[in-house]
Amino acid sequence: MTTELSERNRTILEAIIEEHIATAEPVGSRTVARRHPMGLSPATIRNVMADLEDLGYLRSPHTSAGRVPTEKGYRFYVDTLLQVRQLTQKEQKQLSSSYQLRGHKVEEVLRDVSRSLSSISRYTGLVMAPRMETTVFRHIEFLPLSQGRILVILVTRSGLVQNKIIETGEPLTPRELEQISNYLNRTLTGLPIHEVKEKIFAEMQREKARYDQLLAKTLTLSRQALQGNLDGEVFIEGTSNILDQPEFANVETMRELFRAFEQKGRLIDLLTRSQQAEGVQIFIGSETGLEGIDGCSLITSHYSNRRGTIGALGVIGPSRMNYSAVIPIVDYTARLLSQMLEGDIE
Amino acid sequence: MTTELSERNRTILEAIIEEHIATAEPVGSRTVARRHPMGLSPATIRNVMADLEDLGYLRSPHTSAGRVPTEKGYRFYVDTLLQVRQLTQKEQKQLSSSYQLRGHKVEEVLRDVSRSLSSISRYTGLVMAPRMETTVFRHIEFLPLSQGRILVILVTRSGLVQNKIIETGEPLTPRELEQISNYLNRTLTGLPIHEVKEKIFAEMQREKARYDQLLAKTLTLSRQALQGNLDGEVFIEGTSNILDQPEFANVETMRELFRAFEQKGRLIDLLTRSQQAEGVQIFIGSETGLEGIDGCSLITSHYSNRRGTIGALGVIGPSRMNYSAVIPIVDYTARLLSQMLEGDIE
DNA sequence: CGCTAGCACTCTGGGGCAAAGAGTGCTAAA
DNA sequence: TTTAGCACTCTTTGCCCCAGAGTGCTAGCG
Repeated sequence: MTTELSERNRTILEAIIEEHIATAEPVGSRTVARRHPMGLSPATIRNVMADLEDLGYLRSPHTSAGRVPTEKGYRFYVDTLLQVRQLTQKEQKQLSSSYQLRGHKVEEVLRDVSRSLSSISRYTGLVMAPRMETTVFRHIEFLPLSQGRILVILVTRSGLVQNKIIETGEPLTPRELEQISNYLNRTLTGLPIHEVKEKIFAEMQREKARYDQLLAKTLTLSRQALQGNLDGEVFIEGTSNILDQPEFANVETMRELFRAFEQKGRLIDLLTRSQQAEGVQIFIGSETGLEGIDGCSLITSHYSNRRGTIGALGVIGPSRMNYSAVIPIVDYTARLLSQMLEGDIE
Repeated sequence: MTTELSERNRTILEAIIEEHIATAEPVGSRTVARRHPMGLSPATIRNVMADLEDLGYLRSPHTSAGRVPTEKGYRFYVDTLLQVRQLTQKEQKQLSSSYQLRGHKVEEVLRDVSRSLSSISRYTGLVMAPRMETTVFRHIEFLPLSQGRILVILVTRSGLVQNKIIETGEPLTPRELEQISNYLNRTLTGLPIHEVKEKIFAEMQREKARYDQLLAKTLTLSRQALQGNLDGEVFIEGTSNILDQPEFANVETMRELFRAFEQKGRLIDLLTRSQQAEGVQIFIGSETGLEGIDGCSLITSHYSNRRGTIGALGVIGPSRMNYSAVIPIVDYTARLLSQMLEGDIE
């Protein structure tokens, strides 16, 4: 792979990509020769550019328009050419001072993080809330409403509070509800939610449940409380930032993009996938697997508490984004959020 | 006011506005004469149009481009010309079947309502969650986290669950926390939140609080739990719908609009204001008081529970929107939501 | 006296066209 | 192997012109 491109060709490719990142315009041989003087004439650079185009790193929008990086070009740039800049102390401070857990709910903090990712990167910020499945049972509470409806409140160790309204066939007395929640809080606290689910399911199979009225009620109730969509939520902030990018100057592209943002499900999938891997991940163009966001890239990282990865965050921008600036921002923000959730909530 | 326009002139104004609503184009005298035959020649209609322009109901984008309604024009149309269509049984059914309280949390329902407002109207849906201040205390719960931090969960009668993380100077034992929440639940249940606040404040002034250690702790804790932003939240859905409207074909307008959507605070103000009045309200163009959404109108209504108004919802679209279709949608949706919250949760 | 037909006038939008600019690929020479 | 030169291509821009749409005004009609 490294043999595919000579040292010189790599330098030129890098120059072209960086020039394009800076200007958003197709870059021509003359410009490269002038801005990145390496003792080569435009003609030589043209030859190299032709080679790079044949190899699939560049393409020309039309005959006389200079070259633009392809996805493969960006991928190569990111993998082997890019030098990630470190954040200065000052920038770190600026980032860390934006967030505060105290006096807020976790969702608000996550939204703030997303907002700050967007405003610092000048692209669009993305934060996926911890998925219930991955966190640990902390507390459950049942509040009776009218007409046999019950409000369930489920709290996880990461400080997330979920609630939903469920319906029981037969009305339960406040006293029963209290007994039930006491029982559940006693036996379930500290278990990961997925184990909680298993446990309840297993319990329902056991013979005892058939004869113990209250136990039976408890189990149906908690099953209802846990089933269904306790999914992660995505906080997308700063969507309008991305509209300043020249590639979204035409209305059609813009519309596509916003439609894509409205389908949060796909984003959740992607972010969940990105959680698997360590550290910062970069998805370029079609690698995101998202429709309608051609020409966009996504930089993600995951955040975690003591027990492991619980969520993911990132920045979405044009493929022509300033990777070397955004990568450390995403990286540092993820660490910061991990730290905050780890120290304070568990 | 009614004397300002003759019967005929009103008919013509109505024709022009309806034509413009349908086509999004400036409308000329010939078109009016053809599409709304009333035995008048284009020339006559031209005279009338010139009058209407002088009076400020119409304006021409340029000399040879037909007329377009002004804000005053729309206002007059909405106030005196508009015939609001009733929803058919079928449409009502379609609307009411979209929502379901069971198995969801209130926030999700509100988001669904917003989404459905947008998808049925084909504009953008807006729902403001009940403001804490306006609802009634139902339950409070304190869960200790590490390092003297406490997660407070506050439930209101309307089924809203709020939570935040607060910090106590001195650590409190779980036992104390339990006592505290028991006390609060006993004494506060059924009081409107604003009365709760007053009550706590009054209590703090009383002499007793100085000597009763636990009471003092209780009061500081609950004050912290209640203070600050328990504001309404706005759910904006279907923003991309509005992009299909031809008036947003140029990128600059679009960008403005999205920036406006991101400043939810202004929208909250407006929706809160609209809560004061009865029934459906219409804000045309600058009447919204929002910047950056020139050429947009807002149709709102409020929803309530047994005790009174608790929130507002609406649709935002171009001033050229189909008022007669959207008004009943907003109206019916508000009733529906009121009904849902009233019957089921209180 | 109100309505209308006719007409001159105005403004926009689109098509066509040419020139300018940018950039390429190729060839031949250093 | 590099480079200078050159012919070629394609887009962009400006310009002009014309068609189309619509207006305002005037004069005549019922």
